[in-house]
Amino acid sequence: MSRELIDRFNQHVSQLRNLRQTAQRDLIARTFFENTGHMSVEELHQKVRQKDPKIGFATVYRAMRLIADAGLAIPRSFGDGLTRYEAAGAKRHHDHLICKGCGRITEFVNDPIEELQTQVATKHGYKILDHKLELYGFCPDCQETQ
Amino acid sequence: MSRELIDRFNQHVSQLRNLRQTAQRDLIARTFFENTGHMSVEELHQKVRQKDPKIGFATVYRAMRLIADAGLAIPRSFGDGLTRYEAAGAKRHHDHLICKGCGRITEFVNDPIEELQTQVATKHGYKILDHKLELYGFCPDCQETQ
DNA sequence: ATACCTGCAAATGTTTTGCAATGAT
DNA sequence: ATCATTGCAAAACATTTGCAGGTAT
Repeated sequence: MSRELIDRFNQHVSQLRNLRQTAQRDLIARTFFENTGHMSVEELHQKVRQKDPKIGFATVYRAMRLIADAGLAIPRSFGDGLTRYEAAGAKRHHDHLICKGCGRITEFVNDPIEELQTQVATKHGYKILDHKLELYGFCPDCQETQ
Repeated sequence: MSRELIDRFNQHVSQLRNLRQTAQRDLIARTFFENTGHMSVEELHQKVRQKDPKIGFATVYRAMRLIADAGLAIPRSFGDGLTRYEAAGAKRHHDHLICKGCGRITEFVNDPIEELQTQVATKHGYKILDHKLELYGFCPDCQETQ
């Protein structure tokens, strides 16, 4: 599964004449897709550095923008000031439950909600490109300690 | 309507022994509640400066945090890097349609969606505190020019 | 040789904080 | 007098950009 996305990224890069496939980009993409999503750039940078300590964060930022431009990752910002990227493309659309206690992020899919969203947009004459639904609260584990 | 929120804010401030009501806070709260929501701190700062040019942005940031702590404003971040505040309290919960063309923000309320969200959270064992639903697309006006 | 990439450092943009001066109680 | 508040500047924070050196074509 992660292999497919890495291949798609490499394919995307090689199709553009002014882009090159490099060891750094490959490593970053590989690390990103091999880990389950919602990684901040800093987290990804640290993971990447375990394999190649010389890679700077600017390179990670640039690579993630490339991957996002290729449509293979989606930038998201949950409450904290960080941008987190989420793998896209293979997985279908989903929304998020975010725990305010431990920060755990759970994904869910709910078709009736999607359907109602489309209805709302149509009613207001909007043409929807994208949407974002986030539920904030306490997960089962954190409810005990609260 | 905005009067009620200003009063509630003043009441909140006066109840805490270590907080004082000041002309700056009053002006900032007044300006914020008198304008329709979704203002960034910088926008608010500019509006406030029209009435009192000496007010610095740190004061506006601090005042908005106070107002938010009082539960009378909610910080939101739509795609751009800015935090926007939205008046809360008097108005009931609502969600947002955001135009990617002109940036216009339309509010809407949809009870069935709220209901489904609660169901999803319950199914995952989460206790929901808050949620955020944003639909991004083109508003009627911007569809013509696209 | 050309042109893209990298890594570093510096710049950017937003938000926070330290501090001396001010103002209220 | 005390103590919160202000405004300014500096700091902190995530992210972007400029640039010299390196590397692939």
